[in-house]
Amino acid sequence: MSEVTPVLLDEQLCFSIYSASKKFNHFYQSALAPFKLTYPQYIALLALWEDAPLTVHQLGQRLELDSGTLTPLLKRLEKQGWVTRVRSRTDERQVLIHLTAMATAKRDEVYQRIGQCQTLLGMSDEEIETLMTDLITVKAQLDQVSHQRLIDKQVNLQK
Amino acid sequence: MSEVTPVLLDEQLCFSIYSASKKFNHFYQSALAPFKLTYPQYIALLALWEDAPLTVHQLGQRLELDSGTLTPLLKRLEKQGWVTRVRSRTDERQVLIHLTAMATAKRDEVYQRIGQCQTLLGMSDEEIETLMTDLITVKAQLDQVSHQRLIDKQVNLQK
DNA sequence: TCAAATAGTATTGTATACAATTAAATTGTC
DNA sequence: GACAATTTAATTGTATACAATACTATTTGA
Repeated sequence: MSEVTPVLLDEQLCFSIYSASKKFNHFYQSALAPFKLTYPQYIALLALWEDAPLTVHQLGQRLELDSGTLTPLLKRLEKQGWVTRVRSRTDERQVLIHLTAMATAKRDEVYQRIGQCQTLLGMSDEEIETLMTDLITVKAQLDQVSHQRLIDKQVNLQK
Repeated sequence: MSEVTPVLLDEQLCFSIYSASKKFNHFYQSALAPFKLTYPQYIALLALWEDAPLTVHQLGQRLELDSGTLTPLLKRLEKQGWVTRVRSRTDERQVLIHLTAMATAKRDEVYQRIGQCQTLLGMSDEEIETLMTDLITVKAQLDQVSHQRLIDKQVNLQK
């Protein structure tokens, strides 16, 4: 007999993560309001502060976002003075994203702000690390299953 | 001296969650492709399968989404035959979201499909429960801090 | 009772996301 | 060197998200 197990919203890990993600988003959006940065704009800057310049493609790999998302996002960051977009001279296909002097100058101010807000969360380094480790495991599983999908024909995810 | 701690993308809990959320989204979107359901549409149906009819407001509380998101989403679900939107006769302000016969008929098929995909993830109930508990803690912290923000003037999050 | 406040939904505007397509530049192969 | 295949961005179209506003129906208070 194929008894079907009910799927309850509150028992779904995906929903917990989805909901936590949105809350984090708002949290940082508020925290970064003085800089008029959205959360995705902020993580783009984080990646660039670590290692600029980057091509759109490289940034996309780092943030797991494609050009359809990044191109308009970077245009907005450019308009607000954080980055410049220059076509590479050695390979005209790529666009290099450079940080402006303003972005470099404001880096520590943003770092500090984020540091303050993280303190407010009151989570220990161990707690954070444990949670992140678990999330990495989940992500690895999701990647593996998505990859499997391309090979396995029995439980084919894609229509 | 105010030494500023660098903020590294890969050490950010928010980014782990953000990235995991997107991956889950794709995972379910693929899994539900036979039903042509997006992830947010799917969780709306989950809530309704548990307890329909619901007003837009009630559904919004359940999913933590507002009418700006739900109204168009529900119109799409209506267009595809999953729900009906009927203005309440007792209170003309509210719109009741009912499940169609098709939605009721397809419920178990969707439940089953989701069950299969969760099995693919290969996570134990304990693992899932632990992770969800931790996420609930984080969300509670975020809520508390956001609420604090409205009172505390010293580290004011909002500009 | 009726003006003011409140509640519920819809609309508008801005900003992601991402699939699919297009366009341009580069590379590999003969 | 020609040219097909590949790489990289940009564009287009659809679907969230959400703040802010508008609009209507209901409730409340003087």
